[in-house]
Amino acid sequence: MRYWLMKSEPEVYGIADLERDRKTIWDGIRNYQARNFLREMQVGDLAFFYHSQSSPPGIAGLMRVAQPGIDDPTQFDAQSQYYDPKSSLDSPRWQTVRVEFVRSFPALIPLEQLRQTFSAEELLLVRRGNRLSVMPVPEDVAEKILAMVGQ
DNA sequence: GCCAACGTTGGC
DNA sequence: GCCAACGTTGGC
Repeated sequence: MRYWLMKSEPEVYGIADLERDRKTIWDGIRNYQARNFLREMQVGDLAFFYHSQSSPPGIAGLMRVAQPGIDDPTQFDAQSQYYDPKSSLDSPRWQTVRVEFVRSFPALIPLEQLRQTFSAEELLLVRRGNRLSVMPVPEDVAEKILAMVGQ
C-alpha cells in the first residue's frame, strides 16, 4: 500500500468538509514538487488529511485516491484565485487527484506528537522548514501512525 | 503578528 | 546561469 500526506487549512477545507462531500478534487496545488507527487498517485492509495494553520496542527483523518491524473480545473478559470494564465487546455500545467473520505480520526494526531515519534528522515512533514503540501509517507511510518489511533 | 525557510521571478 | 528581491507557507 502506498501512503501520502496532504495538507489543507481546516478553515478553508477540513476533514469535516470532506466527510460531508464524500469526494473532492484536491485543487489549487501550485508547487511543482507537490504536483509531481500528485502525478504519482494511483487509485486506492491512502492519504493522511493534515490540518495546517490550525491549533494544534496535525493529522485529522484518512482519505483514499479515487481518481488520479485530473487536470486541475481551477488553472483554466480566470475567476479563480488559482488561475494560471501560463497554462492552457492544450498543455495543462497542473494535475491533481480526486480523493474520497475514508475516516475521521477520533482525536487529531498533533504535529508535536509526530515530531516526538518520527525523525525528519522518516517523515518529511517534521523536517525543519518543511512547507510541502503533498508528500509521500513510508509504509512503516504510515502503519505506526494508524496504530496511534488504534486502526 | 512574527519570522524562518523556501520557491519563484526577473534583471543582468 | 547567477542571485537579489519578493512572495508564500505555516508553526509559534
